[in-house]
Amino acid sequence: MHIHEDIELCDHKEIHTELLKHVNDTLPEENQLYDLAELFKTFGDSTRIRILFVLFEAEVCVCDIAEALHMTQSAISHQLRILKQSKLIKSRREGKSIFYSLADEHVKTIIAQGMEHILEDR
Amino acid sequence: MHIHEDIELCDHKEIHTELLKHVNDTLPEENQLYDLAELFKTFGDSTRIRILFVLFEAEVCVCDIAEALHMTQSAISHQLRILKQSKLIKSRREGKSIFYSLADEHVKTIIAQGMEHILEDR
DNA sequence: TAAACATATGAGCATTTATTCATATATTGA
DNA sequence: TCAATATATGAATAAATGCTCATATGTTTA
Repeated sequence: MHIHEDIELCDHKEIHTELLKHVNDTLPEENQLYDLAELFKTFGDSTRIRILFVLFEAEVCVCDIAEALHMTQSAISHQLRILKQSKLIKSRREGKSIFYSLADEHVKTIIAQGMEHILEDR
Repeated sequence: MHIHEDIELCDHKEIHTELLKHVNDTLPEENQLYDLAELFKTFGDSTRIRILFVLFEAEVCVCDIAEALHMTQSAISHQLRILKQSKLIKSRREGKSIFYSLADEHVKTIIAQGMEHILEDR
């Protein structure tokens, strides 16, 4: 986190005062902006993206994800924790295993939109 | 970037072989997953989110963004570079100023979905 | 052409982050 | 209750990231 200090301005102050006021009015609250950035941060790692793609197919346990992605149980477990904190996935215990699945439909929508964007040119 | 090594498996191998095969077939290519994560990484910073919200309102120059967000021109410029690399924004020179605007509608859709998600509970 | 202005960029630094390793917790079955 | 299995977690480390500062590039105007 960084602290924003007051800063030099550019020349056309009078001209854009209106706009700046408007921006100030429409900008979401600080903690909403923060939460939004945190949410996208969660999508911003290819391991977590891969985990989500696995969960698109089925509800699976940790060791299956680890196997599917050729990664250690520990690494996957750490990432599942982050995905769960962002409420992108949920879990359910069944005996010794814990099964993970997608929390809601936003996950798919967001990833689908992202996919569209990166595929747009080419 | 990290290298994924082969890993211990869990017990029910035979049971989930089918699933693992399916996941393997449906997982996007490595570089698509990478690009997707990179895209979301771009959204995953509150300064860049703020910049995008400013651009939702109007096409503006660098110094206006800096002023609106109370940050230095340099900090904003560095972030604009990242947003542009991800093709979320585009720029246009007009005299000494460079005006930035949103590149396409995906930006709004993605942020709107993210907003819905974080506002879902509470 | 020189000075002023707007923006971009490279180096440096502090912070965050993803993985590994070791180990803790929880559940089942003998 | 003890061993085996599945998962979670804390500490450590290497890599990535966002900002600042100094300065470079590009444009306009005197």
